[in-house]
Amino acid sequence: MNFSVDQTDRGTCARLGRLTTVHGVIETPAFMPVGTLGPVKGIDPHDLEQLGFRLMLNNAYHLYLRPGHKIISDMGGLHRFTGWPGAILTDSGGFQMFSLAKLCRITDDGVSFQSHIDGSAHFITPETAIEVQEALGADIIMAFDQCVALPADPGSIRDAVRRTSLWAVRCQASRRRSDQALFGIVQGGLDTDLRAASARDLVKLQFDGYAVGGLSVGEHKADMYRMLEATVPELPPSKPRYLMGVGMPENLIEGVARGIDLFDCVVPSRHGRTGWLFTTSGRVLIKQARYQRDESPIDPSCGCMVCARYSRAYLHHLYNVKEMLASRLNTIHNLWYFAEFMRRIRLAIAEESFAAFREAFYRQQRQEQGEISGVETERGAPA
RNA sequence: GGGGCCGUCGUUCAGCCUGGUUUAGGACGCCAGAUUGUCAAUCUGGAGGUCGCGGGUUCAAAUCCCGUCGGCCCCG
Repeated sequence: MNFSVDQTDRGTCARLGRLTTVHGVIETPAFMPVGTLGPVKGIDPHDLEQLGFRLMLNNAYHLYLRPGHKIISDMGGLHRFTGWPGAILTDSGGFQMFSLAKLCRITDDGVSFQSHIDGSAHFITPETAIEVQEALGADIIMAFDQCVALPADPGSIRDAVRRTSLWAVRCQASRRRSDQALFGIVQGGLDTDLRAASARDLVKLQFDGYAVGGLSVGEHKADMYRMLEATVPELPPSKPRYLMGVGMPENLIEGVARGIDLFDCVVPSRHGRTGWLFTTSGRVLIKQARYQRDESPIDPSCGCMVCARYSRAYLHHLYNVKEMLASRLNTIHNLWYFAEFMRRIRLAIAEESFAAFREAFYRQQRQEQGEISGVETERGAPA
């Protein structure tokens, strides 16, 4: 993997970059769709390519449990196994240990836990996390980190940072493959000093890229942004920066403004499956009865194949009868929205109009809120 | 003419036999909320019915009895 920064915004830390892998070139800032178990739920690799994505995320924890990394390795690795020709990043499983696994016990040596599927006992160390990810064969793999649930007391955050640094050393030391990039993960809760310290620890280890972890776990967005401001300046400008698990469009803009190059989030796919559709003029909850006879597309200004072909009325019907096509079409639309959103961010940076793009986004958002409160006023007003 | 079945939130059903643990419950629909390195095509909450109508029995009736209206079926 190779990364280059082509242009930097004047007013903010936003930057335009290029991530080159053997499975394609990714223009950054970029958004990665999440395919936990292989596919992005509801769609196939061909759809993903058509939508313009060149990099997606798979999850090592889930694939380790099912079907098992050895099977995937024997089947030629993730790319061949899943039929996805683009680049892949695997998450190490640190987050899943903390969010999913039962009876999780963490020591400096590693994590012992019970599978969320069958209760079977497992023990994962930084070394095995790397071994699993090398077997899976993604283009980019992630260090094994400890993610702490927030709010947390200072002691446990400090401990998680210490352990994450310790494990980062072991991850680097246990690598066998040189054709994969390895990213370190910054922790530190909502403590700016710990964030900076965590970042400095990792930078010494010269990772191929750096991720900001432990965020988007329920904290206020202002805290998230504050943590980015404390972290990013500590990271080398020449390496890609990845904000894990984020997020909503607003989070993407603010992340980019603070120097983030990569994002991943389940929001476009999961929300698609549950009927929340993103549009340039706010969200459309397609299950609402108001769309029963709505002949217009989800978003008249959208260029996706769903908006070109289907009405809100039809999508409302598909959703309500639980037709599986509903998930597919809604996911395709939402992913298009995110892909387009990132294209516009990149274009804005290239044209040195990122600040204007950001302002326009918030103006639009205020307008939506104004419309909503306007309706409420109308309803509440005496006749 | 004779006999039988059924009428319960928008829809569809349960409860009725053995009256009180029912402020009448479920499912679907409706409305709202949640969802950020995906156990999730998911989860949570809310509104909505004086149980066709009238009378009777009883301390107490969706529930038992009589009448009546509406729908359906069978036999002549």
